[in-house]
Amino acid sequence: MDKAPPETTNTDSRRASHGSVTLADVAALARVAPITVSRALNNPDSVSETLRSRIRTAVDQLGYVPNRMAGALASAKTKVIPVIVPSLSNVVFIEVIEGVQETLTAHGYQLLLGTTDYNLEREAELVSALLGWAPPGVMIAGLRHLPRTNTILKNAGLPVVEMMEYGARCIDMNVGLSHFRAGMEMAEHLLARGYRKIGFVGTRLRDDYRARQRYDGMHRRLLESKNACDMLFDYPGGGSQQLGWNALGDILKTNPELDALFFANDEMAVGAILRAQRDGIAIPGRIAIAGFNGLPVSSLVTPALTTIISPRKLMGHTAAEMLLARISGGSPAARRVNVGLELAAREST
Amino acid sequence: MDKAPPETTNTDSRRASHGSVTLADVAALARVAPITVSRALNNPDSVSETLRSRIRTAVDQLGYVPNRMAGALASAKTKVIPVIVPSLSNVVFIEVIEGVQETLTAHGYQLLLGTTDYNLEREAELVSALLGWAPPGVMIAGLRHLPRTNTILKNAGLPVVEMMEYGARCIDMNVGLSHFRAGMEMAEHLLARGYRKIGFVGTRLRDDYRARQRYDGMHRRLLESKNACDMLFDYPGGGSQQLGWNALGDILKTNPELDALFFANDEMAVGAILRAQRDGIAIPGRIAIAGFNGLPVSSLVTPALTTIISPRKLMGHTAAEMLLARISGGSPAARRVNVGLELAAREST
DNA sequence: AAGAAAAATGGTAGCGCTATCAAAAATCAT
DNA sequence: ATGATTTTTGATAGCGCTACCATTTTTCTT
Repeated sequence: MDKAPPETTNTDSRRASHGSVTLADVAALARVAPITVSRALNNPDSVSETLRSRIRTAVDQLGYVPNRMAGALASAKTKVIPVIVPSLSNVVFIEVIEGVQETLTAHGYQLLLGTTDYNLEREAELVSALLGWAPPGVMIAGLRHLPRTNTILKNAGLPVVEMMEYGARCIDMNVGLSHFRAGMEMAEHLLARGYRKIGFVGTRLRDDYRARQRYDGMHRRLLESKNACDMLFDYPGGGSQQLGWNALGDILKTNPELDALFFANDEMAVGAILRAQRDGIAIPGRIAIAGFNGLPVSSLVTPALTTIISPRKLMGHTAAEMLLARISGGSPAARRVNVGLELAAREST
Repeated sequence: MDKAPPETTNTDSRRASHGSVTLADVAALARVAPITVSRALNNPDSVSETLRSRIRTAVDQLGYVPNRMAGALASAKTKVIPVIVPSLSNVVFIEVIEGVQETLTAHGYQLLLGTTDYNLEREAELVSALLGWAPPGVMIAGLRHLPRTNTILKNAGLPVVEMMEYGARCIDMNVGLSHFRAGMEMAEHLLARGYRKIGFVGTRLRDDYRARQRYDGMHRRLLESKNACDMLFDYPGGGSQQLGWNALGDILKTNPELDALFFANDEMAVGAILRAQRDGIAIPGRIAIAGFNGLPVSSLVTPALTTIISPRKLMGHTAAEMLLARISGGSPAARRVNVGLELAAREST
């Protein structure tokens, strides 16, 4: 005989508890202690076959779904990992998230998504709010945050991976590539092909400082070369194909002396190429065009776009793996990973 | 003098509790009862200005971050909403998610992301797992699920919005458009422009049944017209530009009699157009091309792509608003919303 | 076969927060 | 002023689960 505690479980009408089946109900039906059900679910090997199957039956029969909140509260462990990115409009973040998601899912983790819209204040709030879920780790885009954000994350004492860019100083772990270097390499390439007056076209460069770093890299390299110069174009709004399309027209009109344009991303660069096609502007004859990211479309346009290929999905996978390694107590192969980049020299330059 | 309960809070070393500051700590510092801190945080108006500011000071001083899990468990309320989509590789889902995210964030909700990879089994598991977070509602792509999934969701007694497609039977609420109708309209358009032998090009059509519905719609319309016929091409893999690029070449070779191709999405259609451009295939002279979705790029390629514009972000916004309306106890303006579609007849047909 | 070691099960006590009701303080009416 | 009403604050008791330790049962030694 099991002495059912009188006023327990759902008998109490004070709280709605959305009428759900609890672990105690399963336990009662299977005639075992609640803790045994808990074990059967979380650590099946520690329960005898007999009880395990009796419990499984009860679970199925009642349609029991464990309350993660209660479990997490009691064990101080969650399997939900916040992933914070600036925006979803940029394919690049999507692909990184995809990589992260694939790896996390494979290990039974869930992804809690936050977007900052490139706003560091909002980022800080988001980090703080998401820490309220007592996650086992945090994944966040970028190395630049408010001091407050850094403090919060450091104090939380959690594994943290900063993604997208590779740099010397990180909160905990870092996976990315050097955008400065990407800019230098592109400059190198353009110089080698004989271009001397190069425009860099970006959007919201104050917020999108990684694009700005690419410009800085290009600028630095061009400085080393005599008779080369650059020009910076910073448009408002998102870096869309439409924007590249418009920018090409404007820039050719206002700055006809330029012989090459390095766009902050492939979307814009492709937009420019499509515009050139439509208007019969010769590329690279009249002006050369280069992009960044290595989106699939870059090799399909005519002329094929010269770009820098970034291993975005790999970045997501690597970042997630590093985080999981740390969560499970081990230490990742490396605390900082430079995933590198590859310049694809094609027809547009 | 407040009588600090002897062995409470963090003094107990049995559990790690990741050394975090709790509400009780804040209460002690502010010399009020814990419940008052809770109120000051969740319902500031119900606490006097004096205590409120004293509590705020204590919160800041300690860097207190409320444990959402504990709060959710106690109140049986969360502000996290699962959003389940087939994949992140498809821009369409991204834009819907973006819309959802914007609306949810504005109302203080968080987005818990799940992807099914078009696998209904996985979808069922995901739904079940995510319900463990006791969410106030669920957002899910599509109207077709396993019976099991439907049962679980109905029994959960939560507001549920099914997105992407519009149809007669939904679990609870539905926002989308009629894909069958989209197919009919495109067929109508192609017939009007004189095309008679039309190929439909899709990928994984068994899984992507919405694309299949577009084909069905087209097929139905073509049946009504004598001397018109269609042909279905179903490729494996994702519906990328590369795939459209390849498909155009193959199909022109194997089925030279076709005079128009309706691609399952703009990505593929754009890929085909880019291929045609590269190879000097006349569009629509040799073959007409149409797409679906109305991605921005569709109007930038040459020739501009005829497509059907779907209001993706609007869908996300609407869906989220309907859900929130239901969560806050009200009822949405409508239980089912057809967001409609718009055929953009352009140069490629 | 008797005792020791290992495995399986259970009892108890929280995890950190909030719903409920009760008490205290402030405001109002007459 | 005095009682009635409203507002503010607090004590208590869980939400559903798991950590910890204790107990029982099984398996292993020699």
